[in-house]
Amino acid sequence: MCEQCNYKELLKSVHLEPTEKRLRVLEVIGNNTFPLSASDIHDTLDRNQSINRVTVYRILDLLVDKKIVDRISTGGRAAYYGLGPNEHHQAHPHFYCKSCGQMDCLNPGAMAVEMSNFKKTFPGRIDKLELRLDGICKNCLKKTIN
Amino acid sequence: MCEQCNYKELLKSVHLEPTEKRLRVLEVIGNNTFPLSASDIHDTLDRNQSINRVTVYRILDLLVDKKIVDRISTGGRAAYYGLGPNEHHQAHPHFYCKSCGQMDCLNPGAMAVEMSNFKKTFPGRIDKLELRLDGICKNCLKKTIN
DNA sequence: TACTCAATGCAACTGTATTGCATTTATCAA
DNA sequence: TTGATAAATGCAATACAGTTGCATTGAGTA
Repeated sequence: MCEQCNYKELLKSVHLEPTEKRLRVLEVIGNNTFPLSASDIHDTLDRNQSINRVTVYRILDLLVDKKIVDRISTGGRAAYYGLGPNEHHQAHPHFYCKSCGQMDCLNPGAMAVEMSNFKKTFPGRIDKLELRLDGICKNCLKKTIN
Repeated sequence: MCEQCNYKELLKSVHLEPTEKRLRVLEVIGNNTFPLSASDIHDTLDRNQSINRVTVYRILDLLVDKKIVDRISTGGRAAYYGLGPNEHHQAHPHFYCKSCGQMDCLNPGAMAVEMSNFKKTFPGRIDKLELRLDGICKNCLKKTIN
């Protein structure tokens, strides 16, 4: 997703020690072109070298908190995780296939969201905009799994 | 939220028998100006007349499936439920306050989402667009709960 | 060395939702 | 009206995603 990103620097930039496990979690997320679930991430890491489930959740919370990583809702219970917007890539909408459970990133220009004017008059504080399209991806459509 | 809606007719229009419990669930949802969580709905109903938690979930699934009711994600685990778009009101974005957990409906015109052109070229099938703003509502800002 | 603190692991727990199966209620033909 | 059938509902158990409390480890340092 972001080959230009130096994960070590990324962690340092938000005042997080670039510990081995944090780096490994961030690498798994960053080396994918689409967001992953927490258990995807845990499974990937655990296959190579043991890491606790709770540690994965704690690191994810930390990274989301520091806005290095974005938590994307599926509309269901599990959240997906992808690299957050940074100098190398913009915020973008997501497509979630209800059939195969794949979460995909869409082109940031795929849809225009008029926010700036709205933000000015909104009485509360807006921290995040989450935009997700739900449907059936082209592979699942082919298989007519519906 | 939709005083003009006749819930009995709404159920019939999607070929669902307007049973007493379905009507009661739909009334609780429809009589609110903002989406409610499943347990909010269950609590409200249970206060008056006993209804099982599982029944509430099953009715909600049914109503969401038939597109009478919209399931709105909080970004967390619990979903919120509001009347779906119909002849009396349009689809609209939501604002979720991370501090007090209140989910609010925003004006449909509050933000423009350019979908029509995008839909034409998208290789999969788009069923739903979910747009949610996360932040702190003006009441919580006042209390500086942050 | 002894102390401190952050990172991690493990077990138990929580909240939200789902499943399986039994029971009740509604519908309808005989 | 009765009996058969199907739909709706309830209850207990379970699943899943995530969280909490507390013990352990390991690095830095007084």
